[in-house]
Amino acid sequence: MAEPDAIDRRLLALLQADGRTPHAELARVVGLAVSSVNERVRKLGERGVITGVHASVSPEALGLDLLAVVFVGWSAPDVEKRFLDRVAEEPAVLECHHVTGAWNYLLKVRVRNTRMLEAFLAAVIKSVDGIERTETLIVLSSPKETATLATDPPAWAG
Amino acid sequence: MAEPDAIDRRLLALLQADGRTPHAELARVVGLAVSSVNERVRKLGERGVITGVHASVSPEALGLDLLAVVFVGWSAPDVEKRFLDRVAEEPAVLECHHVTGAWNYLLKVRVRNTRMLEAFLAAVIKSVDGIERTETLIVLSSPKETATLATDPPAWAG
DNA sequence: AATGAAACCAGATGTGA
DNA sequence: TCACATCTGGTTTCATT
Repeated sequence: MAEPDAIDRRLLALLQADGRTPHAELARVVGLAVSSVNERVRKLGERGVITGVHASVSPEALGLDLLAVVFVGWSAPDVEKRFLDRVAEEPAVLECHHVTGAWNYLLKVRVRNTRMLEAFLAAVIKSVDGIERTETLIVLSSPKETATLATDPPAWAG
Repeated sequence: MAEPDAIDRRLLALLQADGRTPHAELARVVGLAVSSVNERVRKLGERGVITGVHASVSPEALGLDLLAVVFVGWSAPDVEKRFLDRVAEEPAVLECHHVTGAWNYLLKVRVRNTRMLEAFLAAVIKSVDGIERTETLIVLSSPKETATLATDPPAWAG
């Protein structure tokens, strides 16, 4: 799969910023005809470069005021599958990353409050047999939280 | 700001899954007229419940194959502003969270490879005067990575 | 708040160049 | 890739309830 060219990258930047930008506007910015933009955007979708278009929702508007990072650890190798199956189906878990270091996995969890976080740890994490230890960090504030990827290499890149 | 009612929450779930779902389809699912759906969606945007619609891009398609979690720590209180100003403008930093525990901040960083991660730590993090220590975790895999919020409380919620 | 109809506008498609 | 025309279908508005 060839990497997107310069024009594709600009289209991706624009569509990451606003997924409903009209093709006419895209065409104006990148300096192509609307039909060309249409074909490029279609191909970016077909090739899986654009994986979807999603509405972003304010967590606070849904009462989800608490963000937490939960590290999870175990020793027995058979724990992993049960753990992953459980977190996959759990909407409160936004992210689950297998990480290097002292812990097995890192979870990003969004809930209403500390009471619900306590319930989450008891009902979801501790309910998985074999989990031996967890460590929970509370997020006090998030100065930056985006999924927008850099479409061009930074100045400091080798 | 009143929390969204049951119909709004279903609209939010649908639009989080696919931000371009036609209003006719939304209307069919929730059992309202298209014009009613249109007004609800418009108000959800006006009230800031829906903060935007964004295309999701595959990191691998852009060659961003390495995800890392970087903890950052310092002692002097004047470091924070410089640090936040620097990471705010840095596209490689997807998330920046103020966290409880032994560290000041947690960063989620996406780069091409370990060489670029090394450059990031040198050019971005260490370039901020006063930063005393960092710890970097490499993400080996991400079984789950979504921004889709739960629109209904889980069964285990108190 | 919800509705149906009408008006408007954007996306998709096909042609020839 | 483009310009153009066209078709289709979604979005938005409005008068009404």
